[in-house]
Amino acid sequence: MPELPEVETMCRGIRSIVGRKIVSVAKPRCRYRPIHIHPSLPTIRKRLANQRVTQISRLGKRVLIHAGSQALILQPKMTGMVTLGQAPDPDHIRLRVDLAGSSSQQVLFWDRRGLGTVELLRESEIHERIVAGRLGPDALSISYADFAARLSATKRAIKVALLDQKLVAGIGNLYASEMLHVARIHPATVAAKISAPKKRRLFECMQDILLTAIEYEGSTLADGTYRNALNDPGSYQNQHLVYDRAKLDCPSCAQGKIVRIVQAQRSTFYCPRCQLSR
DNA sequence: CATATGTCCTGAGAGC
DNA sequence: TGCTCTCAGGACATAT
Repeated sequence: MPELPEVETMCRGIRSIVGRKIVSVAKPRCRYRPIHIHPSLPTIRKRLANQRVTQISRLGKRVLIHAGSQALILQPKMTGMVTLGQAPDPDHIRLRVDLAGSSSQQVLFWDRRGLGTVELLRESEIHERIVAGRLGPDALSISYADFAARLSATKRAIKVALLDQKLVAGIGNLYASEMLHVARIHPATVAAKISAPKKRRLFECMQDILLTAIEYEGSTLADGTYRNALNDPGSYQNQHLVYDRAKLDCPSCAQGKIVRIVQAQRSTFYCPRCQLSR
């Protein structure tokens, strides 16, 4: 499940296309239900043809390919990934961006489950259509004061709050469990009731874990879905302390067993011994 | 307004 | 072995 570290890795992996000219955009025919693409592919093709890629950026868990005062916005959601011509299989390639040049290259949007989306927006539309009312500050650039204030303003369980992209953008189910474990906060703690020192600890763990996960090029889970731009797996999964480790010994205290609970229909993993209820 | 729930999708793995 | 069923969860639409 691509979260901030995985999406950041995708961005870094395709950043070498900056300066290249887009020749065409195509949707390979496949037997699966088409993913959501807006506007229509012919329109996207028309608007991007012969435009030069000026920048690659990340907005929360989206990859943005900027070209000609527009951005092609790829949202991987559950099983999507953005690569340089590589894919686990040819069957789930949902979009192909062909680039000009001596070493012609392609950016592929591969998505097994097809929950991902593709959108082409003018730069002036991005804020209104993507950010406003939906995306909070990025988890890697939010200030501690803002982070603390936002946690204080919600009565939800901290684990559920961390998944809310308008509270802070970029955290998903996996890293939420990991950062709460390292910060030694019980996932069911009401966000507003977390003490200031613990909030500070969580803030630091959030940055630390996300940055470290980026260094490891993200987490590739058992289904092997997420890969970097060259189709190689990440390696942060080897650093997971609690995620998907139910019933195993806690690596932090070596005494408790990791427990799986469900919060807001999502799995949460934690160590009851390390992460005491308040 | 804040928060909760249903929905989309495919394939891995469980269970029989 | 082969079938059916459940589950995984990001983010939006809709409901409370």
